[in-house]
Amino acid sequence: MAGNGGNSSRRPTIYDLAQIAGSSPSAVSSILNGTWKKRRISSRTAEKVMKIAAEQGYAVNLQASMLRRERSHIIGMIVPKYDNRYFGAIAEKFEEMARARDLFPVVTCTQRDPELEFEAARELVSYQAETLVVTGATDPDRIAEFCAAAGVRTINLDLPGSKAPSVLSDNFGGARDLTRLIITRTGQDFGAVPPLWFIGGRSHDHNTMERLRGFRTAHQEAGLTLSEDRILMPGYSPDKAFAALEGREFTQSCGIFVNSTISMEGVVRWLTGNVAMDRVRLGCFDWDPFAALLPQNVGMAEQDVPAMLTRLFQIVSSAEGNPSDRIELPCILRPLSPQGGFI
Amino acid sequence: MAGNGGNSSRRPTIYDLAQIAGSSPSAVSSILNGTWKKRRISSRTAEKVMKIAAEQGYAVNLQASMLRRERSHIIGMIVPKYDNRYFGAIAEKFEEMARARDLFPVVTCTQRDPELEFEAARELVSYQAETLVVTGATDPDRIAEFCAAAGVRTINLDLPGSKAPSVLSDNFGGARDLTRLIITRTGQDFGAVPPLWFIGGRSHDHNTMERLRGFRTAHQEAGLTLSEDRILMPGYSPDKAFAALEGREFTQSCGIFVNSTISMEGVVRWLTGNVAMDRVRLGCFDWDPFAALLPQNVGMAEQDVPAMLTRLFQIVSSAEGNPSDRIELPCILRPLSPQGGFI
DNA sequence: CATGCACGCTCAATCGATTTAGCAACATTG
DNA sequence: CAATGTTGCTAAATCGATTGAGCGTGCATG
Repeated sequence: MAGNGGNSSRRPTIYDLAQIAGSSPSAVSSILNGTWKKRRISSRTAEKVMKIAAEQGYAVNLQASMLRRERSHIIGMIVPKYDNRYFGAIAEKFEEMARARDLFPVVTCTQRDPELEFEAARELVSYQAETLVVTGATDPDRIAEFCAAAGVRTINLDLPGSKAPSVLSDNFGGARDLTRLIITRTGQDFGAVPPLWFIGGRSHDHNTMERLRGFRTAHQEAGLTLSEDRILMPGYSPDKAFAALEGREFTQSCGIFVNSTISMEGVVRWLTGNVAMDRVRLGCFDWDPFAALLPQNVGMAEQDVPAMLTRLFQIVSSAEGNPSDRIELPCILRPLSPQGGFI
Repeated sequence: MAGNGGNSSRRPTIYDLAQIAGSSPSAVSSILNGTWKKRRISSRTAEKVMKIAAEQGYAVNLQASMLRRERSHIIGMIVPKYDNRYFGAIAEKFEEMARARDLFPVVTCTQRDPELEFEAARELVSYQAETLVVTGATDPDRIAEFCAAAGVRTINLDLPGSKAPSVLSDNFGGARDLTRLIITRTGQDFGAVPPLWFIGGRSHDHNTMERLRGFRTAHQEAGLTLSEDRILMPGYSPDKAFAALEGREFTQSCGIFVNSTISMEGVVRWLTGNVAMDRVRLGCFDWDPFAALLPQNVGMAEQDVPAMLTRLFQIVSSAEGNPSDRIELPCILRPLSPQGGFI
């Protein structure tokens, strides 16, 4: 196996390799970074050095390399949580697309904590990230301002900001379509359609507001008055959604608009064993393959992660992108069959 | 707002700050990295410099800092996928615990691709990661060998290797307990208990083998003969599980051991609308809150992520850890009620 | 008044890779 | 044979932060 041939235990540098090869550090450097042909190094030397590098288990010191090159190729992303399929898909697709573009993705999870979001952004800037993608941040503008001062581009994803271009879903349209579906299906299954419940999210959160707007619009279209006390926005966590519902009497059949799969967890925990269980129809913003199988679930609005990231990387590559740009991409509505299957 | 006061658009360095403050780069450096008291810099100077740094939007260049310090504080992790709650929880908890220890976590997702796993490891080594956590890798030993040659510690997580300490679940015990549960519940609900099905995973994968061993043991204990043609190990993806099941006749009531929530997706897709739907009981290795609500699901074996990571960071901190160490932590068996609720 | 020492700093080397400028040896051309 | 070009390399500066060594001033002590 590879190993440093009996000498020190430190990682070999180009100076070590140069000494072994009887050549110069600059030659070794160019051989190992692929510029050796341009620098007219003979292939005989190149092969010798590459063989020695492999033997010694050489790996370039990117700290030194980047310091000198003044180009890091790092693209950072902050993500709130990995506890749902949406952000998981975003992180995974982001890494894949970044790599395909010869960028080094560094994703970090900030637990929906504004301070941690900012600290993580600062860390990525110190890391010389060239671009920072700010996903679902509480205060994207604060980060954008800091990054702008440091000369780092930022792009907002999922939640918009005013100081950097934003790529997000058409939350209004998605919620409107989903609400229409819940209304239709509640009507089909129960005859009457009482105003729906809206559960999850935060009242000052842009996406929640947009979804609520879609929710209202669909009610208006259907000629339904919605009752404000059925709008519960206690935050996103399962516990908060559960707590918001607990103790409430669901005497009638009803429909529920669940704002995020995370809140959905709390809603279904509440539903479980509840007497009202089969008098409920619900729809959920965001997609989860298992949540799709719940018999009460009439549909889910899936955010189009590949489209969002394609658009995001267009901005990254084009080196333009105006702070006022707000790109909204349609959601994919997934109606579900009453048997818990897909339609 | 912060911004470079009209001068160049490049990020300010300690040299720029020193010039503005009328002091030296070394003073600025020590002021900004907190060693200034030790170096007897007056607080008057310190305050002045810190004010200027804030005004200029200064952020340290970690590339330069790390190069000089020869300490990166980076702890890397490679993770196969973010498409399930288990790896999501691992990544999230890992980042949280690393930060709490003043380490800089860099997590990267390798899509279950052996080449990408190795390339990502190489990249993290070049990044001067001090420790690399190799999660669920196809060939952890290859990575461990490479890292050992480069002087980087590795620790295997979830899947064991022989060249670095490993922290994983007691897959045998967890699968045995889960199988027992499926057998019991299948018996209760259907009277007879035909040999169970085992679906998902790869036959050469350590964890699949261990889980199969637990599956066999529980059969033996119960005096059941298991039929080898009911053991399907087509890989982990939903599509593969689905394809393995498609076209099979499930004429009898039966129980299914599903090896991972990812395979579970394929299994439930197959189940959906299948005539055999209510003659099936299943249990799943790994936890998912929505999968727990499927009425056919009698229980899930949740891997104890906090315990695994606590143990992992003990190894990280203790600076010891033998390549032959294999730490197996018990799973948490979560029996589920027939109504789809938790027991 | 010389000595010692605390204070508040600065100098310069250093980390490892990159890159511009340039040198020596040899070949080719007029 | 001189001028020119080509080949194959090396020297040295550089990126930005860190840090051991050291310098000058002021004050106190013997």
